[in-house]
Amino acid sequence: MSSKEKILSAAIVLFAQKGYSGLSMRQLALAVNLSVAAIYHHFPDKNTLYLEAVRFAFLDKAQAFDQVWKSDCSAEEKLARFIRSFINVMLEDRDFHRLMQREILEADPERMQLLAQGVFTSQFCLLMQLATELAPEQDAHLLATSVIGLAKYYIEYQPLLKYFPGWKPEHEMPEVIAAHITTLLLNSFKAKTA
Amino acid sequence: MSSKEKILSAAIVLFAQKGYSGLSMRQLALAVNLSVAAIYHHFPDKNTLYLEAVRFAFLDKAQAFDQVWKSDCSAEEKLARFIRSFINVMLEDRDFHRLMQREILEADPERMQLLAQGVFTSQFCLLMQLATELAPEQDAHLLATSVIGLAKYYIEYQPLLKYFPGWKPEHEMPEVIAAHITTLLLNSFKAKTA
DNA sequence: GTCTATATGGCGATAGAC
DNA sequence: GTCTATCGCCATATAGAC
Repeated sequence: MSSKEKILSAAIVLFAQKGYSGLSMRQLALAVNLSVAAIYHHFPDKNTLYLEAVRFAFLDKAQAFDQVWKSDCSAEEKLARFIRSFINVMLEDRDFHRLMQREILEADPERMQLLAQGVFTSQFCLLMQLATELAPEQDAHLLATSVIGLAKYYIEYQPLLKYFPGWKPEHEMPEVIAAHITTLLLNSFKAKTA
Repeated sequence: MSSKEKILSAAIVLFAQKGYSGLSMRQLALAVNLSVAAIYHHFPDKNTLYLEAVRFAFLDKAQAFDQVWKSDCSAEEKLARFIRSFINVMLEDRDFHRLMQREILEADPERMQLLAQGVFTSQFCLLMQLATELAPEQDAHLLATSVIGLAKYYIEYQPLLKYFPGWKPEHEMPEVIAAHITTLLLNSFKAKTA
């Protein structure tokens, strides 16, 4: 693993934890056992380093869903599998999830466009296609957004949800969350097409 | 309006925009036309100022929903009204919404507990009660979470969603979002109880 | 309560040796 | 490619006059 890759990997974790202005080049240098000057040999400035780290983190996240779309099963089953995969990916890689949250919070238009078009568009299209199959008379964009929104909220708000009344440990289990969301959506489609 | 209140109000907006470490005391002082030393007369340090600002922002947000719960109408209608109110509050007060996102991202256990118990618990309980009425055989906590998750995602991810294919301007209209979510949920309940 | 002035230290970034 | 040393600036926070 090259120094540049080591720096990027550490930067992803630390930027995710502390945010852009919360992480100093000195802290990053300490984490990768290099001097600050060595980092500046690989990256022209802190902002460029941050952008490269984000790009690096988002690059091959889409691949995790390929097997879902390629599988030969019913639309209902595909939805169930997509939701399971989505929750698993987000729960397994918390650093990625936090970095994404930070990017959304920043909401820089140029970076949003890059993120959408470069990384997630193909996944979103496939999900819209699936939504159209399951509920043809509804707005596919709204529906695809709902699927992701349902799944994401459980992950994003886990730290808060556990302090609400009625919380149970199983509410943090991926299978339980996925099953609940899938049932909710499929029930809704059933009623609509009936 | 006292100086202290002026500082807190400005701090909410600026912390929401730039984050804790992204906002300097100098910038805040400039924004409220005071010296840095004057701010330190009212607050012992930056961290305390931040915590007080967050508390100040969250204080009376719950009141916006009182009329929803007090209204004398069907459970279905109550759900529709809650979703409308929720989306409206979040869209109207973007600073509040961003500050909340930042707090969740931070995910400090102690502050999560304070946030949950001190501010949102009563709302969450009322929503769980409503969920139980609408779908008695389902987990109320999971269902209440789903309602908020659906609504929140549309707001939080608006900056990203507009760059996905299939997006239409109406997807940013509160009534359209609320109608879509309400229909989705009520359809799901219908199927379940059938 | 508010100011000016200042202490102290960490910040991003660079120079130049090896 | 990595280091030590350093520049200039801005950060949080404080002292003391008004």
